[in-house]
Amino acid sequence: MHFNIFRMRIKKDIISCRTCVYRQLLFGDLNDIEYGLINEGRTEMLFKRGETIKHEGEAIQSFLYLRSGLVKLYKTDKTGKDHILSINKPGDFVSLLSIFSGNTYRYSITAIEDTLVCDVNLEVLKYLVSTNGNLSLRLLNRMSKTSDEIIDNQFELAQKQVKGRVAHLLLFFANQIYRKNSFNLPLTRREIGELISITTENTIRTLSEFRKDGIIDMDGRKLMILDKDRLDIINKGG
Amino acid sequence: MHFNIFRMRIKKDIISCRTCVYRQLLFGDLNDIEYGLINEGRTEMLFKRGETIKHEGEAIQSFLYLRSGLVKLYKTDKTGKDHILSINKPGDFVSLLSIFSGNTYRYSITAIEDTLVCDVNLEVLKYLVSTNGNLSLRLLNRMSKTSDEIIDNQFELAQKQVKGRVAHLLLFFANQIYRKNSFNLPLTRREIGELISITTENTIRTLSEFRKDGIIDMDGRKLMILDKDRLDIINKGG
DNA sequence: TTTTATATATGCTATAAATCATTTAAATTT
DNA sequence: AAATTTAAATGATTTATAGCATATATAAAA
Repeated sequence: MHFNIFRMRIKKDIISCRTCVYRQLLFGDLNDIEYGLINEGRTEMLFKRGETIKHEGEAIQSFLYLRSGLVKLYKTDKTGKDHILSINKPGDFVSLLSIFSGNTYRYSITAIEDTLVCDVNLEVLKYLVSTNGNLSLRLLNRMSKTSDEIIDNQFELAQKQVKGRVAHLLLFFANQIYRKNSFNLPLTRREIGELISITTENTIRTLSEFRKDGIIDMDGRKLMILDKDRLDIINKGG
Repeated sequence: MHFNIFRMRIKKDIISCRTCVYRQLLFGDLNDIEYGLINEGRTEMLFKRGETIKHEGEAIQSFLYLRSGLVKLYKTDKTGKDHILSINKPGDFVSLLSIFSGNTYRYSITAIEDTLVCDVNLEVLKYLVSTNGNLSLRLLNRMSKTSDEIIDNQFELAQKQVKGRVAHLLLFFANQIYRKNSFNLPLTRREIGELISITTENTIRTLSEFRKDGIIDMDGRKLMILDKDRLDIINKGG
């Protein structure tokens, strides 16, 4: 559970949608009027690592997308334990799975690295969807892929046991997120466990074992993959 | 794994979209031209229990919705084991999670009861989405809810152990699917395991235990819930 | 700086659930 | 109707992993 204090800083209109690198990726081709609508009332918010951007159950008033940083989407169960659904990276539409089905968030969103979020009026998006067919298809595609990723991940994890899951997690960060073999783990050992459904102890134990076996090297959060081939084999269940 | 022979019978235009009970539910208000497009080239297909409607990886050429019956959506892993993602019932848009993200099915679909499926041209749907804003919002809403259901279900299961999962499954059929306490289980013990991620043996053992404890009564596939309160408690982890 | 809390690290133990083995029953197929 | 396959049922055994205990290190707060 996270009871972080909001210390976001609002940076209004530092970059217009017109010059945003994610513009095309997110919305495709929009006309000037449409961009104007998006830009209007738009805010940019900076969150420090550990700060919660949205709490599960909170009313949805805007749609969010990540400009930089990294966040986790997670749900908290009755016993207070968090279950991480996915890690979202720049360009991701972090509220996409919630905004069209209800009026509250179905998961919490917390920054796991310093994160810059764009916050745009939701009614504007809904208006644009209802008048722009290409945007609709684009969003249906994005939502479908977002959902696929979560489902596929669950499917993958269900077939692996502890070592395979940890290997999978390390390869995910190396290949999907950082695109290099050396990086700072953005998650604590506990959070890794919450993401791959194992205990904190087993996460720690397995990482230690990987180090002893010369597969990785670690120094606190700093992690380096030394033998990616073996990690691949372990990931595939070897 | 399922290698069933296709023995579907095609019943063309027995019911028009105009009189279909799911029309409004699925598409909202469409005009005559739009209904005409949907009806054109539409086929209805009947599948017997056990027959596979679509195989994972198969090209998507149409969109499907369930008129009657029950199906399972599932993925097969490298070892040949099936993992059931969800059970779909009449009114469900069984291909929704696949049609907007790629051109092949991301899961297989098999009838677990005799099932009537409507098969409609996909290009027509995409055309309607791109020209009808209400329909777009409606589909975004449906897709979001479909995805939520699968994700929430995984979240629920992750917190339960064997007995809780079996209880959860029985309550799902009683409350969500059949809306009565006595029904024929549409899944084998093995399939139940594939849906709630436990072994066949544990499914059988747990059902036997529930019977011994007077919580349920069974005769093969026929199942009757005798003590729903206890089942609720077990489901909640008691 | 000192205190407090949180994260990392390992060993030991308990246990839930998978695996293996075997039997009976019910469907399919020939 | 006989043969074969698949499903259901239980007992015994193994194993992976959770749970518990405790120590150290690191980070946050007083």
